Amino acid sequence: MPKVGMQPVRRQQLIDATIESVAEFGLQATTINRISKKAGLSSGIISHYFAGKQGLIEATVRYLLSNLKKVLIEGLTPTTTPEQRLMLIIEANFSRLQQQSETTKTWLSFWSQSMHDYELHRLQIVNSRRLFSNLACSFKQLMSDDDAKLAAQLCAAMIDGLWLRAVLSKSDENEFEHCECLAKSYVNSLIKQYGA
Amino acid sequence: MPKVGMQPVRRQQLIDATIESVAEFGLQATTINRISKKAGLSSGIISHYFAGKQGLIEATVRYLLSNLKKVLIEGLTPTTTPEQRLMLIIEANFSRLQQQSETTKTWLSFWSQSMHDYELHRLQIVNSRRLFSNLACSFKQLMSDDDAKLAAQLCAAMIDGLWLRAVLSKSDENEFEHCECLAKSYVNSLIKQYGA
Amino acid sequence: MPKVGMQPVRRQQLIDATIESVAEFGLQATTINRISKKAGLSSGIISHYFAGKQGLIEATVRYLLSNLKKVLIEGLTPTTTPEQRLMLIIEANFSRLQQQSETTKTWLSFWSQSMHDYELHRLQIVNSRRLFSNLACSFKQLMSDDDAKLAAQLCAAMIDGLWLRAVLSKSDENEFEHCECLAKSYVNSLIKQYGA
Amino acid sequence: MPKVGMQPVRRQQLIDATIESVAEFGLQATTINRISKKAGLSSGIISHYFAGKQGLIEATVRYLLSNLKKVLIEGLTPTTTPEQRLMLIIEANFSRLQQQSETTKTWLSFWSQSMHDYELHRLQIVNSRRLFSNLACSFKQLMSDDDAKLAAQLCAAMIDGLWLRAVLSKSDENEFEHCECLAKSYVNSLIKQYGA
DNA sequence: TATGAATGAGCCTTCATTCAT
DNA sequence: TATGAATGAAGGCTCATTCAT
Repeated sequence: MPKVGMQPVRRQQLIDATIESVAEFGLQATTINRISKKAGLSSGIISHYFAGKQGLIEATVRYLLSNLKKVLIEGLTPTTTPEQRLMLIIEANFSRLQQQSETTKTWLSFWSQSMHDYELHRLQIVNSRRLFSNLACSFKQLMSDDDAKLAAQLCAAMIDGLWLRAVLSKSDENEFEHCECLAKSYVNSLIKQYGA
Repeated sequence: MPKVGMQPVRRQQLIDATIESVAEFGLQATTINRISKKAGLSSGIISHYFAGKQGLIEATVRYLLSNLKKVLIEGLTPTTTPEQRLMLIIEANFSRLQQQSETTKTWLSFWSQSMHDYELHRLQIVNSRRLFSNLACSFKQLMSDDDAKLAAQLCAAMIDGLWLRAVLSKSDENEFEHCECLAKSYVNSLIKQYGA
Repeated sequence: MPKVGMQPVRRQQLIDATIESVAEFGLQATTINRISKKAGLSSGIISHYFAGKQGLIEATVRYLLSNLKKVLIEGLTPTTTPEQRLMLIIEANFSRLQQQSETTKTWLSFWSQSMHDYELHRLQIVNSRRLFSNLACSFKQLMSDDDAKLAAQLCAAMIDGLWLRAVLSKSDENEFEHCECLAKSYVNSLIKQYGA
Repeated sequence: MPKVGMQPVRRQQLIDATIESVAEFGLQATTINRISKKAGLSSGIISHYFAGKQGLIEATVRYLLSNLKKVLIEGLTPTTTPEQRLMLIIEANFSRLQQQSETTKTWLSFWSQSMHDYELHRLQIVNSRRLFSNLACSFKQLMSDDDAKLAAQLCAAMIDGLWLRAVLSKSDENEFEHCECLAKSYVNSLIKQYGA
């Protein structure tokens, strides 16, 4: 049913279908046929809107990144303390699951592929740097700059590590909640250790 | 020229070529043609020795796992203290790079694929449990059982997280050494925090 | 904004765009998207005015043929001698380049395709016969009927051959002028040879 | 039925099938499926032996060119006079039909495509130059160098023109024989005109 | 009159697997 | 034991056509 102004709708349909497919089958087994079938559209439409599979993959990663950013920003209020902000960052990174349970698996697929794909690698670096700078920014209000940088590094690693284990263990939501808890208490121990 | 007793030689040739190819091109772009060319053998030989590509992939993961175990065991002496053992575990996990610089990238490819591949997932769980139990075993000699379990969990996550960041940043060896250092000091802080 | 009387304008826009595209990319790589983009119109318009790509191709060939005829007719005056008329025919066949430098390449594409396309073949035959009859008509005023037929046949072949070599050599305009010159002197030698 | 040393056999099978298909359907409609079906082989074999469709097309043109050369060389004897050699050249160019009746149509398809394909254009230039130099070489033994060059140019054009008309008219063998005759008598008239 | 969203068949290519030698 | 010729399914992409607006 050809209509005007369908572009944003179709793009989102296809991005959602891509996330689902990558979560279900992996990036390798995600074909444009599977994606278009999931989206209830024809295969040709992907090239029409994204100039090929690669374009759709990249758009999907960008969407996930922007989503992560949005979750974080929406949580901020004028009265957020540095401690609250740190907790918010952790929640944003772990709550990806709650919003859309497929998303988590999808991230790892993209990260893995980023080692052999220039554009994905660039996006992954952006994500990595943003997490670090968000953490460091908050820690700096609680400790010296050098300590804050170290704490941010360790905290980022701990978040990734816990998140990775949660993903790979294919565990239920409880495991994610447990990991989120561990991450939060690690932040507190960092503040206690280095905090003035 | 048919020879006898070539089996172990050929198998190792092919496993080495697989590690190289996955590191260079990723799991997705690793074809049996590339592997066999790298190994200087024909493509047919893979089915001959591993009953297909999947068998070779699994054998490669098993080889990497056994290698990790071996590095750990070789480092142990009758007089190794729990602290030394913990440092050894960390070194084993980070020194994968030094042994064979391609190996690191390869791990992530396999982990990512393990979400959609039963056998790889099983192997990944084995690896994950072994790291946890190795860590917990050592921590238990330094603190209460419950604390040791928690410390092992946190430590395993920190190792994975630091290692993941080092891999994804495509950085040089220095980054790996730096991460190894951070992991070691984290172990020490855990011992200080929970240690009797 | 629907307008009336746009039909001839749009048709010519599309035919011009087709000539350009076939010259630039070849008939094989000429898609309706390329044509419509060159014409600054939508792709749907082609089916609207020509009932499909094939219709546009045929209309383009007919346009080129009619153009060739027009050039010839326009050159004729009541006092044109047979010799002048022969020169005019040659000029018409070679001057296609001057009018529109893309046209030449386009002809060969269509001729080649005419071997596998009934309608194009029909049009090509018409063109071929017309050249022959134009030449024969003029030669007959200068020699016996039989000699005139032979001269027309040879002359037509010479024109095509020279023109083909000029096209395929991708040469500049000088080559075309040189070939036109050779063709004219061949006509003169035919008149000298067979002329009463 | 896998065997060793099949390469030359398979390559020729595929080249023959390509000639047939291009003659029957045109270059545009010649797909690797059609070719492989004609050859009684699978579609994958084309990439195996020619690294893709383009490689097969180019190999086919090279084969046709080398064939043309061979026909010419085989006709030469130590006692061949310049006049005989000129006749031989014409026969070689027109007898392509007799050897393999599809070949003629195929040539025009390739020539047409050569305007938009670097490698095909290169091969076409080689062919064109060879015909000219063969003709010029023979004419030089019968007239001055400058006249010989001009004669060769005119003769080459006449051969192409007559051949083109024969092809495009889709005529039977008689037409080809008639054209061959006209070409030969044109050579004689050139010799008479310029010959010492 | 004119658009461009949407389709889906068909293209070339890749690749794991098989198997005669 | 080892080869590599051969297969054919499946992949991504192109493109003429259709049609609601």
